[in-house]
Amino acid sequence: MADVMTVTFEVKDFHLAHIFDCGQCFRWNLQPDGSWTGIAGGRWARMTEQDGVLVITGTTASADESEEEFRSFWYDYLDLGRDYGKIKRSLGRGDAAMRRAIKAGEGIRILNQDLWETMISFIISQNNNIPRIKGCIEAVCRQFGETIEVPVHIFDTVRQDSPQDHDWPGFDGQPSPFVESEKLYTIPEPEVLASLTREDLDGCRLGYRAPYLIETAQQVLEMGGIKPVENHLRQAEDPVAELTYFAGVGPKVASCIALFGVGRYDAFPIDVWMRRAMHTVYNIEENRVGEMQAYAREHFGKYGGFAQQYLFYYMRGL
DNA sequence: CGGCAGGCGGTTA
DNA sequence: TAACCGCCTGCC
Repeated sequence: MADVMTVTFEVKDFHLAHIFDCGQCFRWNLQPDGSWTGIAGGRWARMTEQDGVLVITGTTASADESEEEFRSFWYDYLDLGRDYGKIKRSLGRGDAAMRRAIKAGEGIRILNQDLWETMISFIISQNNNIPRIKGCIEAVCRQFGETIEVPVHIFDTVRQDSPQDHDWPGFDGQPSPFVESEKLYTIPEPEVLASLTREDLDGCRLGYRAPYLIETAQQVLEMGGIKPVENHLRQAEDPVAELTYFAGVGPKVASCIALFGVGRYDAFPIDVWMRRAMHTVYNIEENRVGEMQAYAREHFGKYGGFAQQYLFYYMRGL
């Protein structure tokens, strides 16, 4: 069983709700006590932030993981080494609307997520809504992922802060795993998904996305696994174009994967929300996606992904 | 009931 | 290359 560790960070330009509720990730949930819980990199964690101090309590990825490795993982995942003040000043210069968007989502950070997780997450996300995306992903993990054994006492902090009969947020109608169980589930490896049939995934309610998931897993294996794919994408000139090779991955999903899973911060995913935002804010016709991409390239450049996050969060609040 | 939700793949003009 | 359609599912 994994160890439990607690680390703290001093943070600025950082707000957990903006980070976990801006559509970039699907496995983090707000708990009634105000903390956020979720899983990343095979580690379960609970986060709280107050007055610029972030506290993370979580399980280690393995029994022999050092505190330094544990700390380093979350530092990287939360992108704590980046100066977001600089990005905001750059994006906001000469753009009053962008400054309003930045104010709305001032604490956003772009998470450095696992490539494979972003691939299957955003394939599932197509033509879908966030609660159902979350439910689908949890169902896939529960059925086909690895189990993480979490010491039960880790849950007590949250329990004692809140009424027992509270309506805990769960996945897909299921009770929240951290009050019901000490078992949590990781994203299944490509090898596992590649061997499934569409029928195997019936219980996950993926609909027509199920075969996409299986075929993409098979394509990853054909390329030698996720590591070679990642190495290739990280040095690719146009990773978005390369990603559309995979089943169920079009321009929008590919942009999300490039941005959140490959660290391509110039990627500018355009979905229906972004089309509305670009119309409302920059008066570009909603069906002119190419024009929007060009605008983003010209005006946001290497910070396109950050601009997209601020605009998206801003638009959802309107 | 139709419409829609953070699209994609395939066909058509 | 742009426009259109069908698609699983769940919710309004």
